[in-house]
Amino acid sequence: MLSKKTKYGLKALAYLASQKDKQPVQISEVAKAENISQKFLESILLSLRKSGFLGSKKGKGGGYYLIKDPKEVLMTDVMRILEGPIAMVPCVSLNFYEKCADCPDEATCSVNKLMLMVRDANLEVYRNNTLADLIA
Amino acid sequence: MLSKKTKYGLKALAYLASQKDKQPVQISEVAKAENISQKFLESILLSLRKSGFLGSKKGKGGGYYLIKDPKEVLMTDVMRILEGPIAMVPCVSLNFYEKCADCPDEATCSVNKLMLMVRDANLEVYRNNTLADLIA
DNA sequence: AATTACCCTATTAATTTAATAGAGTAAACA
DNA sequence: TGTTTACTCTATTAAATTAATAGGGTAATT
Repeated sequence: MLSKKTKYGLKALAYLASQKDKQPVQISEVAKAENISQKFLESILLSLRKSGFLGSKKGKGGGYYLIKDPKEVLMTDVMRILEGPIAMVPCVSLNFYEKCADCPDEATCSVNKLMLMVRDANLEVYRNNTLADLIA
Repeated sequence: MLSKKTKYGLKALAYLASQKDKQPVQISEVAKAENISQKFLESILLSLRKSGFLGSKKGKGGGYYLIKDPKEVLMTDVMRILEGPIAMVPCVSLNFYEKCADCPDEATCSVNKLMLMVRDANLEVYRNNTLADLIA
């Protein structure tokens, strides 16, 4: 299941990407437009800023804005920041690899191979989509 | 993230599928072989039986066994029973469709389209894999 | 009749997710 | 310079889900 955090984050990014100019948009405006708890959204936008997707401006006329061109923002990167690993088990994760505690051997694990295929299928989608595709 | 329930369920199914004969296998044997809490596994196998994947036999020499040929068991069906919806948001689910509470309009939802592609990519994998492929 | 092993309900512990509250700080503008 | 605006940060809590445990019940086989 997609977490609310990810869902809200994607919607907020799409909202910012759909702005004509690059002027900062207030959190409150995004929250209202996309039906998101403002406080929750604050923390999400903050993490997107810390990850390099967004810039922010304080004071009057401040808000958040996209740093890159939406076409340059790969969904793989966005999803990894918002949702975490793309893989469904840590033992097939590229960026968050961990050995499964309950698994004696990955090579003979029946789940491993299937989840590897699932991961690749998902990566294929995320790699071929950018933020610009969300608002098309 | 794949739930433990699904992971254990897949491992158990694979274990049963890898049996030479169709003789029932005791829960305790599966639990031991696959490092699974026996009680937890009981409930998982029970739901797999109720869904028509497994048969069971009581009394001495009893246990669980596969009903169908592993080649005939599609991963789409298994995953839906164990993990639930394949889609990451209810609004793009084929078998568990629900309108998203926070979404005014699916047609203009920026998340909807992406998740539709993700769902199709996952379905493609699950449709092209059977239980027999897990143990290959 | 006794044993084996599945079957079922209930409870609890742990984890994660989602939301809320409130104070603090930096920047802009008059 | 002072005030407003709006982002920043920490902490807390509520809700939901997942995972595990306990214990007794029941059906079938030998």
